Amino acid sequence: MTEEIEPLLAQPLQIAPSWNAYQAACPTRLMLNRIADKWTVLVLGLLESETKRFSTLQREIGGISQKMLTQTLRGLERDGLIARMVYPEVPPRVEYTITPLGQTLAGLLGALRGWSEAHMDEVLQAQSAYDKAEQGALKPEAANGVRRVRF
Amino acid sequence: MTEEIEPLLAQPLQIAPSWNAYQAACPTRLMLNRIADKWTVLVLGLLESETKRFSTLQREIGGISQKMLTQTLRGLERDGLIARMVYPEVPPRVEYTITPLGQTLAGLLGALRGWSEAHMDEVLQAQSAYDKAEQGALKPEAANGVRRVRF
DNA sequence: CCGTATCCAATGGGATACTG
DNA sequence: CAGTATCCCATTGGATACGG
Repeated sequence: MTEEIEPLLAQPLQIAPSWNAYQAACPTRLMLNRIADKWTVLVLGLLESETKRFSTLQREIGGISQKMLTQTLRGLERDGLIARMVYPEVPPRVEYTITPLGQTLAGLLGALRGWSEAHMDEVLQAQSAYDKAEQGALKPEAANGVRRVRF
Repeated sequence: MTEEIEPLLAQPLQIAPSWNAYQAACPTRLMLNRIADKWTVLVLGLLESETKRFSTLQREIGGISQKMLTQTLRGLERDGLIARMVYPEVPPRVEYTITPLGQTLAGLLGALRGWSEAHMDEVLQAQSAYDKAEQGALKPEAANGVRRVRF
């Protein structure tokens, strides 16, 4: 748990080594680091419409392990984006609900989903074009001037 | 010399095994997996306002390695979100520009930045509240009820 | 049913050295 | 200046087994 951080105490308030203040203080970076894992956005999206229990989430997502679902839910709960309710029954029942704060974020992520669906074909097309150009680059023919300028 | 081929960016959207069709076909998942790394969003944000060259980006970001900046720029270029221009000068000059497609995405990410800045304090507050409750759970004092039952 | 604990493979990403 | 090529470690996340 408590590692050796003694040597760091001698230093004058450096947040992260070799990082400037801009990044460390940037809330966007912090939030992105929280959202940008494999399952968080998906779970939040599923809870946006209605309250669900653990097993339901696991079934609807499909392919997530118990460990990761628990971990993801804990993270969202810690950030105040969802709420966890335990009903002392037998067998136990646990429900997860999105909070008002979580709703506002889910709305934004919905917009991102809309963008993805609207522009996915363009991205895929750009990818195949890029890969095709890479293939051609292996054959040094007209490698002059400004290469691969594409809009 | 290169024993193992580097399939890094050259792969055409591979689908992970043991995933159901819902996830694999979901464009949002695909885009999130592309955006959700350590530097992509930051780089796109810096290029939103103006064209910049490699060294400028590295300096302004601060803390990113050459390898990761190159990798990030390649990924964005492959997706058609930025364009790369090489000017055959001595010393060589390379500039990166955001594309119209990239602009639309950058706008959304700007909204996400706005959310982060607006709600960061709420999230931090929720976190400390959660952590505080965790501490209390170590001392089992009745605390029975519907909420937060830790074992 | 809802977790927690442990092990382990895959990936991400930094440091460094070298090239055109 | 703008990369490429290696090495290597820290983190992520899946599989499995166990517990309230």
